[in-house]
Amino acid sequence: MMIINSIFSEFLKYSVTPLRYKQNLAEQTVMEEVSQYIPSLMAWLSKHTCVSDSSGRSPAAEKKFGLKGKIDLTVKAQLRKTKASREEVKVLPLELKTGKASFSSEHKGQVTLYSMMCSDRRPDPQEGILLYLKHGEMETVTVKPESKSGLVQLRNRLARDLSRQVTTETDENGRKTYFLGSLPPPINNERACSKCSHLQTCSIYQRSVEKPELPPNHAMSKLVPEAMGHLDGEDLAYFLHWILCLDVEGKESGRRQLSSIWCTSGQQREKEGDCLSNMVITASELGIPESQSFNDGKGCSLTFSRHPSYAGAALNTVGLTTGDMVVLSSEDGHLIALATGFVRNISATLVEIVVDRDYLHKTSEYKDVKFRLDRNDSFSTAGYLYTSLSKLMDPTPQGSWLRNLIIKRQAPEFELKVSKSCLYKVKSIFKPLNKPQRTAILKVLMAKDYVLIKGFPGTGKTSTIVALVKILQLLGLSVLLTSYTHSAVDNILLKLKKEGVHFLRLGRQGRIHPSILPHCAEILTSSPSINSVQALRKFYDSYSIVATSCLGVSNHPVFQQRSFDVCVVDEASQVLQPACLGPLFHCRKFVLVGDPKQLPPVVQSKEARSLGMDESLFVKLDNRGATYDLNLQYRMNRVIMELSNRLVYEGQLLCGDPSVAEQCLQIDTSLLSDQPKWQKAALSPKIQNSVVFIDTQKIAATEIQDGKGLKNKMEADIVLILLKQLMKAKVGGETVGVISPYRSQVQLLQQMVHACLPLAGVEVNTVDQYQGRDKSVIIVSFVRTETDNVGELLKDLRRLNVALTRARCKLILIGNTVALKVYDNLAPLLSWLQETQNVSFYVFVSLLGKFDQCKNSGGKLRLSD
DNA sequence: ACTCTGCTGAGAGGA
Repeated sequence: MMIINSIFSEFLKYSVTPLRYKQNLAEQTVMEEVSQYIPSLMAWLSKHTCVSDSSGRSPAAEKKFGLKGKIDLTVKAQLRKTKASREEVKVLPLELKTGKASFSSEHKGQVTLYSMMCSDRRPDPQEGILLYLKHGEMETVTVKPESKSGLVQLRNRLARDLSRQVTTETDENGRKTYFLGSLPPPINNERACSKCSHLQTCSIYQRSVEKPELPPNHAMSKLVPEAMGHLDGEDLAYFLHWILCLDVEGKESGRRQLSSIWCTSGQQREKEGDCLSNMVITASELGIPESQSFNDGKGCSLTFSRHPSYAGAALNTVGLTTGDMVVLSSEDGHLIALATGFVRNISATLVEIVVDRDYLHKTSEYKDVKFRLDRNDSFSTAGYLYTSLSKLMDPTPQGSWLRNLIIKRQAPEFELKVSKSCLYKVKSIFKPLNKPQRTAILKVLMAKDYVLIKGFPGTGKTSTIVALVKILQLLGLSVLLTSYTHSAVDNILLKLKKEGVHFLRLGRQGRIHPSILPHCAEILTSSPSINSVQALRKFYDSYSIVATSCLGVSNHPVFQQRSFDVCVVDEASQVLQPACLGPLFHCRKFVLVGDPKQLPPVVQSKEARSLGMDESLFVKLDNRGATYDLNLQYRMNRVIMELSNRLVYEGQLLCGDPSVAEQCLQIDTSLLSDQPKWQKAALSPKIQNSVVFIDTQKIAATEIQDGKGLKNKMEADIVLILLKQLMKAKVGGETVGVISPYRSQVQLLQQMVHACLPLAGVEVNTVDQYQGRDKSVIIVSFVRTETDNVGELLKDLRRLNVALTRARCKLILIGNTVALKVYDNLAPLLSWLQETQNVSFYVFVSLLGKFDQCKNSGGKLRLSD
């Protein structure tokens, strides 16, 4: 059965309903196409096989030659070379082809590679079988040593060329300039190249980077100008700029490769937090729903524990967490990349992963095998980003519309007014909105191209999007709702759900909020009533609102078939420009929502940042007459708001409501007896004391390098004293947040809070994680005390802005003013706080001389006045 | 000089 199943799964690639939908195939065509292969297949089976269930296991990757691929089928074959020679039995790779028998060198080469892969786990078969199912032709491909070395050499050459994509030149001042590297000269084959899907990109690259010297009459001399005739110099410059950014980021951030699995031991990789070593399988289970997005089978999960002989760290402290992608291999290096999957559950002693291969369910074969689970980061979104850039260059109306708006920065157009009947329809949704929110929505209705909605902190971005989506739906317009993160998408959807709006959510189930799962496409389409292309199309078309992540747009079949009236991108100022393009290919106008004064897209390498890679599409399109500010905020009281108005918003931020402006910390100070003065000041409920800075410059609160991170124990102690006081004075723990720019400090604080105030509900997190959220009370621990070796992190005004705009009533800042003055952004803030301390809200608390007292009390911190 | 979310992929064929 295994053999037959494997063979039929080959056909399944064509018969899976979503795929047919994606390729817009009629049901019958597919069935006819599939059924024509069945007779020759059955004939072949009866002639050559006695059906027995061999394991059917085929390697996914190979160690000796560094190959990776999936073999259709391995068969145990009895071979009789000549009449004289004895029968030989060996396991061979079998490659199925549904087309006409060509026995082309490509096909033979593929079998050669598979045979090489087999040789890593079994005796080298040195041959393989090609089976063409159209007429049932079969041929044994004999693998010659020279074709092996030929293929490996070819691969190595290509790998070398691709690894030199970026070249650098360093000038006398040590400044680096990056250049795109060139590839080997193009082949001269008009027939192949004219139909190649990469012709356009290849042409741009040849024209702008490689500039090969071609002989006269070379196919490319004609094809290149044809392929890029619709592009001008500006288009090319944009394209090349972003390709360079992506290349530099890839090079400098040092992407981890799969090869590290066979170059580094499991225990070594575990130290780096990227691997669980010495694992054994303890259980397996079939029928795992989460596997659906990548598995045609029933979905298999495997549970591992440590091998009894190995006393490693608790599994959930190593660094792998739920949802991480992993590769499964054996410790001895015999089974490389046996399967890939993701972590479903992880505890101190057990880890459960969902794998892409159902046959691993039969775990008896592996009972003596020690496994390792490596984080699978080798895959990156880069491929998708390159594709989006190339799509932007396409000679399509959509491509040229987007190029005009984005690259040429053509002014977006608007209708002059919104019709009366339209206004009447949306009246009730408009009612609870404030003026800037209404203006922004009206502009979206009038826009022909795009609108940017700049949502300052606490100004009701989500409510505005919710209202906008409802209005668009009411007007009969379809909406593609996206954001960079799944959590931001679900944030909006949770509100829409509450209002009874009908929508469809696409994306991996593991990433989707539990209460949104019932709206998830995979779950809804699994209903037995959706069993044909028509039913599936009807299902997808019945939703006017479709929501997913920006990158989730890339591969879903819906987007090959559908276009939307309006696309909304939330968090748009945090989305990499090429990633933001994805959803825009599928809409007639778009709305970007964000705030460029808050955090920019994550770019790992400083080099790529210096090229401008962190410029979001939001920033690129800002100031083109289509930006509308939401400036009425409902979060911070006037004192806290004033701080970020000084720092970044230049007075534009206004309180949306007088009660917001005057809100103060609700604290029962009568419960706090003989408090030192600095604590009294820090926790004062008076509005003029809403922002407090606790300066640690006079006490020994020094930053500590902790592996890759930074932490500051003394600052953490001060945070904890304040938290305890707050809890004592009946301030709800869930209304209090602690923020630090540094992960290590966050971890330290989390441990301490967990130990001392386990049930209080105080949330400790990084600045980055707190974006988009707020708490009544926020305590910020700045950590840094050194004045040299200043870090990148605090240099970013946007990160500081986020830290300062999370608090509603009380913002307590803890840091060393001498060290923090080194930062250009912080210096004016600090001096302003110091200057105005008498007139407004800066409370300067000196802890001079208190450190000795701490030491005397046996290491226990006891800060008194 | 430390901040972090995305994405399964490999191969299906047609001259």
